[in-house]
Amino acid sequence: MAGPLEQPRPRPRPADTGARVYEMLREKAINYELRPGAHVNEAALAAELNVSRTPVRAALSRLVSEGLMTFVPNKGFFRQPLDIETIKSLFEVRMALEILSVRLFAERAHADQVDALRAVWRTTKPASRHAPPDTIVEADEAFHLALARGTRNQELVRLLGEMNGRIRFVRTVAMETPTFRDGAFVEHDAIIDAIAARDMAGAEDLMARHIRLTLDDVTVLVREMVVRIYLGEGQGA
Amino acid sequence: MAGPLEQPRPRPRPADTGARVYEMLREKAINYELRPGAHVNEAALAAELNVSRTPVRAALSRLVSEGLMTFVPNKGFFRQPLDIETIKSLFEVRMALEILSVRLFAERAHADQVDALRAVWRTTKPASRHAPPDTIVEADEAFHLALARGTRNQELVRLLGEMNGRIRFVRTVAMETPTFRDGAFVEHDAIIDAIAARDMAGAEDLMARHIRLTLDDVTVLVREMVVRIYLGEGQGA
DNA sequence: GTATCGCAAAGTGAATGCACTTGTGATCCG
DNA sequence: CGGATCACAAGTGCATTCACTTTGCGATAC
Repeated sequence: MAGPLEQPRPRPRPADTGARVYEMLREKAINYELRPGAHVNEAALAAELNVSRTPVRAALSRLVSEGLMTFVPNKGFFRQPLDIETIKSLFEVRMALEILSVRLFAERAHADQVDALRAVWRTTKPASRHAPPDTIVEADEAFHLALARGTRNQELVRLLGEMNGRIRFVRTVAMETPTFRDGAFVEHDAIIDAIAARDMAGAEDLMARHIRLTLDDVTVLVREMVVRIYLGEGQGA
Repeated sequence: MAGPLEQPRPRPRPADTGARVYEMLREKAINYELRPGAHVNEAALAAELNVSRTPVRAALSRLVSEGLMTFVPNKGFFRQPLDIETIKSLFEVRMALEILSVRLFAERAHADQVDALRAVWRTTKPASRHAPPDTIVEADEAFHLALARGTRNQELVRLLGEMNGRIRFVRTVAMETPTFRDGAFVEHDAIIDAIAARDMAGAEDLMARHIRLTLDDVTVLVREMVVRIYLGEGQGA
């Protein structure tokens, strides 16, 4: 008989759906699992994540505000296209903010906070210079965020956090080449030393060079990114 | 017969609901019609705007990403509290970005673009120094945004645009006092002149002073804001 | 053979419905 | 009389539903 064999099923208590969906989509966007310029199908994503379109739309909206996605009325959401000028713009803005970051940190942090910063870098930096790029980027981001947190300027932390997501791929590609990798290892220490010496101008200058290094190579790096994105993730060419 | 006197009513074609709701809520947030720290009732807002909760939630989410609202799971949305440290943080970040803005503009803009900038300021600036503060703030924002657009750095435009919303009230209050009002009239011209002369350092310095003027008085200005917000908008005390 | 119209499928936009969570006040017990 | 417990109301969280828009394709007319 066609009785209610399937009970109404009280729903297995997702508990957090919204946040989880956001995290997953953010990951997909950051590592370009959603390809630049590509239209995202809300229903398909919802099915894949086993939720309805509602939280998916909410998450995508947030990602639009963070610059990871774009939105066109009656068309839907698209992964933000990969554009060299945009990446350059991001690095220019980031450079200004990171310079502000070192200056405020050097002005405001107590000696023990400088030690704490040094500790962050010492403990998160990979043991070997041959560690996988992901690990190095993670440590790199952690250092810059710790610095920002030390300024006690929440907006700075927030904006730099957002930018990290948008340029993570660039940094990852950069960290594959020895120049950048070795540079990061040395430069962070130099910046910390300048801060400890309360050498504001020196610290700012070091930070500017540190970031300009990547900015100057954005064109090359983005080209390499395109290859990675469209040739599959882990494959060596 | 109890015929369908009330037809299903095919719904009068709102056409744009989403964008409209977002604009209205942004206004309400910016001018503190939604009071700092206050919880917003989604259903009540939806009823007031004659829409369902869905677009209201979407708009509120966007405003969270822009820093105008906060969100607490299972509690809902709140207007971002009015906090002096936060406003100071915003001004610090904004100063760094505006300085970047003048430098890039001075580096990149052609002579006719400098003329265009001067034209923007000349045409939007109020005829009288006794114009209502709203008008002056509008012209002020237009000048700074025109400057940012001239850098051809879209991220800069985007971030400064967001910040304008979050600090508009501070500027409005500031523009009530002659010091700030007269300052803005003079300083913009000075900045344009420095840019025209390709005097990067001078332009940056002028911009820094221009913004520091407000930053230095944030504490007083925010106290005055609180009075305005809780004492009703247009009422003179 | 080509252009245009129209229809149907796909997909977005918003409304509604319902479950769950949180806060609050009344009741009951100590 | 004070404090813990429970029941109810208010409000959020997400799923579902339906309307509308866009788009691709095929038929028809020229």
